Amino acid sequence: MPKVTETHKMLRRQAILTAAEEVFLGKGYQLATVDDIAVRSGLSVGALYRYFGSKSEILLTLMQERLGRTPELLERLTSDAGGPWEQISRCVDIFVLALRVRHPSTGRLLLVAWGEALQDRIVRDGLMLRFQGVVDYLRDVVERGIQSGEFRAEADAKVLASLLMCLADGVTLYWAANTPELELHPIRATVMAMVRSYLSPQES
Amino acid sequence: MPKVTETHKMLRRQAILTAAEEVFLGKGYQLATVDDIAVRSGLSVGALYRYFGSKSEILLTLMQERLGRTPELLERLTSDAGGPWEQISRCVDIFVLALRVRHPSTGRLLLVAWGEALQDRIVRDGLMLRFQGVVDYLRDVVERGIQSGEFRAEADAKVLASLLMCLADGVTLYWAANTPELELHPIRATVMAMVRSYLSPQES
Amino acid sequence: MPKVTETHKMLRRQAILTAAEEVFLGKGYQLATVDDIAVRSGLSVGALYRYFGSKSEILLTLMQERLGRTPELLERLTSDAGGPWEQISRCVDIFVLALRVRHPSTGRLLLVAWGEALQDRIVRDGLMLRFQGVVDYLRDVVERGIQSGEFRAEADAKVLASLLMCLADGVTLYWAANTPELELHPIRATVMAMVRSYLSPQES
Amino acid sequence: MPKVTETHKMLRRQAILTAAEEVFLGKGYQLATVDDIAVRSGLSVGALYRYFGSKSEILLTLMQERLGRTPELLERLTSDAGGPWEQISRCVDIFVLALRVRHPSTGRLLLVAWGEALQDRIVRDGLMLRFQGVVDYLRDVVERGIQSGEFRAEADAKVLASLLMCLADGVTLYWAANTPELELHPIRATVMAMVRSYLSPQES
DNA sequence: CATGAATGAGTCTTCATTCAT
DNA sequence: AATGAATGAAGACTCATTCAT
Repeated sequence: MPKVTETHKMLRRQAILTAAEEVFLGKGYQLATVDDIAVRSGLSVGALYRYFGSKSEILLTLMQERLGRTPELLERLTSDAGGPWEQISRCVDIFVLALRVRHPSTGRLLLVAWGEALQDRIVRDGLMLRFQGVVDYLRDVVERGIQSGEFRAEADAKVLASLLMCLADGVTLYWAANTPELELHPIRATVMAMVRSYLSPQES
Repeated sequence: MPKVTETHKMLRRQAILTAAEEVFLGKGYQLATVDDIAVRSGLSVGALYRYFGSKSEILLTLMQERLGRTPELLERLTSDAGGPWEQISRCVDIFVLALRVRHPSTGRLLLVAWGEALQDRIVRDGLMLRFQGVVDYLRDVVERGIQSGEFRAEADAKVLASLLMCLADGVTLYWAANTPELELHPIRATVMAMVRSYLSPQES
Repeated sequence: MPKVTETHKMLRRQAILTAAEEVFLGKGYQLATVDDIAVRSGLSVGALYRYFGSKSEILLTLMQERLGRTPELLERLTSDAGGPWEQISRCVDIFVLALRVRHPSTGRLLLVAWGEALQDRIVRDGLMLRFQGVVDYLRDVVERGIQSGEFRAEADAKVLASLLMCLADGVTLYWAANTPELELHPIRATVMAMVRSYLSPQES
Repeated sequence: MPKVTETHKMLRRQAILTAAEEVFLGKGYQLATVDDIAVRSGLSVGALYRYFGSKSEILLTLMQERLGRTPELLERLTSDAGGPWEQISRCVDIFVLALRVRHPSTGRLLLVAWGEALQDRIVRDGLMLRFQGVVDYLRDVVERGIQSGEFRAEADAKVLASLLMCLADGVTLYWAANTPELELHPIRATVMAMVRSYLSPQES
C-alpha cells in the first residue's frame, strides 16, 4: 500500500510546512525553534527530522513552494488575458490581491526570507531566482506589447520589469510589516496609471 | 574636564557603531556576535556594554543614525531645488546615488534592519518611522507641485509618495543583496520617465 | 515446519552479525547506528530487534562468536602437535596467521571490543573471559612441557602464559590500528626466539 | 599583571584536564559528558569552552600531556644508566612501576585512548606517534648494546623494540581493565628473563 | 572606567528503542 | 513476523550578559 504511505508522507510534510510557516510568521526564523514547529505540527522533533534535514531546509522548502512559484503563477493566471494591457493589469492585480485576499501569508513569508537573506546564501539565491523568474515574465509581456504596437516602442522592457518587481516586493514588505496607511487598492490604481501613461504610445 | 570625556565617549560610541555596522553588513545581525563588534572596535566586551545596553540597542542606534535621518537628508539636499520637478528628480537621484556612490553601506544596513524587523518590534517601528518621514516629505513635494499647477491635479500625492518609497526600498534591498542585472542608472531614468508622464498635466 | 524457521532465524542472526561486524569495523561501535546495521543486513530496524535486544547485545554476541572461541580454537588447532615445542610454536603462529590471512577482521573486532571495554562492564567481562581461557590453555601447554622435561623447570608457566597473551593482543591492537612498520612475520620469529631461549633447559 | 593571569589560566587548564581524566577513566570518553567535566572541574560549560575548543580536544591534549611524553620520559629516566643492560631493565621497570606506583591513571588513560582510536583518526595518530617514539628509543638502546658487544649481534633491534612496546601496552590494557591475576612484578621478572636470555651473547 | 573570564540558559540535532499497522 | 515511522531524552556547543578584579 504505497499510495497510502505516500499520501501520508505528503500530508505530514505539508503539516510541517504549514506549522513552520505559522511559527516563522509569528516570531521570525531565528527566534523560532525546531521544537516550536514540532509541537505546532503535532509531531515529535525526531519525526520532523525524518522529513527535513535541518531547520533551514524547512525554510528553503517553504520558499520554494510558497514563493518560488510566483513566476509560473503569474504566467498561469495571465495567459488567457486578452492582450498586453490586460496582462500587465492582471499582474499588478495579482501582486495586490494575492497579498490581501488569497495568500496573505505569502507576503509575510517574503519578509521572513529577506530576514535570512543576508545570513544565508541559499536563501538569498532563492530570492534571486524568484526575482529573475518574475522579471523574465514581465519583460516578455512588455516586449510583446511593444512588438504588437500597443506599447510605446521606446519603453525599456527589461528595466520596467525589474522596476515593477522591486516595487511589488517593496510594497509587500511594508504591507507585511503592518505599515499603517499603506492601502493596497489606491496603490494598485496609481501603479497602473503610471504604467499606462508610461507605456502608452505617444500621440503626436 | 568633562568635555574631553564627553568627546571621548562620543568617539567610542562612533567607533562601536562603525564596527558594528561593518560586522552586521558582513554576516548579518543574528550571526554577528558582541565579541565580533568588540574586537573590531578595539574595545573589550565589558567596555562596549558601558555604551550600549544590549546588542539590539546597537542596531537600533545604528538605524536611527544611519537610516532615520533619511527624511531630513532628503529635505536638506532638495530644499534649494528650483521647483517641484527638480525636487522629485533629486529625490530619485538621492536614492540612487546614495546607494552607489556616497553611502553604499546604507542600503545593506537597510537589509539588515529588514532582517530583524519581524523578530524585533522596535526595529520594525524604526522602519515605519523612516517610512512615514520620507513619505510625508515626498507627499509634501508632490502636493506643492500640484498646487503650483506644475503637476497634474488629479495625482494622488499620498499614494504616489508611499509608492515611491516602497519602490526605493525594494530596489535598495535587491541591490544590497547583489542582485545581478540590477542597473541603477537605467532604473532611475525609467522611474523618472514614469513619474514625469504620470505627473505631467494633461495637454489639451 | 519449525526446523525451517529455526534455520531461517539462524541465517538472519548471522546476517545481522556479519553486517554489524562490517559496520563496527568501519566506524567503531559508538559511531555505528542501529540503522546502519539494519540497512546493511537487509532488514528493518524492527526486525533486527526481534533477534537482538539491544545494540550492545549485538556486540556482545559478536564477541562471543568471534573472539570468545579463541581458546577452543587454539586447542583444536594445536592438539595434534608433536610436543610442547610444536604446540607453543603453533600458538604463536595462530595469533600471527589468524590476524593476517584467515580472519583479518578478528583483530579489528578486538579493537572495537577494547574500545567499549571501559564503558561497558559486560564487554570487559567478555574480554577477561577470553583472557582467562587463552591463558589457561597456554599455561597448560607450558606446564606439560615442564613436566616432560622439555622446558626449563624454573619457568613460570602462569606468568609466561599471561605475558604471551598480553603480547599477542598488544600486537593485534597496533596491527588492527594500521600501525606502519609493524611486520608480523619478523615479530613472530623474534617471539619464538625469545620463548625458545627462555624455555630451553639450561645446558651444562 | 600578566604573570598571575597566565598562571591562573594554566591552573584552570590543568584543573579541566584532571577533571576530564577522572571522568574519562570513570565512564569512558563517549559516556562522559562535557557537563560532567565542567562540574567536576568547578567551572561552567561555557568557561570550559574558553580553554578547549571541543570535547575531543580535551582528550587529545590529555593524550599529548599524559601519554605523548612517554618517549622522553623513558629517555630521561634511563639516560644515567650504567649500560645497555641497565637501560633495558629500567625501561621495563618504568612501564611496570609507572603503572602501579607513580601514575596509575596513565594506564587507564591509554585504555580510554584505544577506545577512541577506531572512531577518531587523530587519536589514532597520537597513539601511533607514541608507539614510534618509544620504539625508536628502545631500538636505539638495543642497537647500542649490540655495538658495544654486550648484546648478541644477531638480535633484531627494531623488531624487539616494537615487540616490547606491544607487550607493554598489552599488559597495560589488561591491567587497566582490572584483569584479576595479572601480577605486574612476576611479569616484569619474566620479561627481563626472556630479554636477558634472548639478548645475551651466545657462549660457545 | 576597563577588562575579559565566567555564566548557563537555550539550540539544533542524533539515535536507540518502541509499537501501530 | 516484518515494517519503518515516531518518540523524546540527551548531548555538544554558543553567546548575550554580568561582575570581580
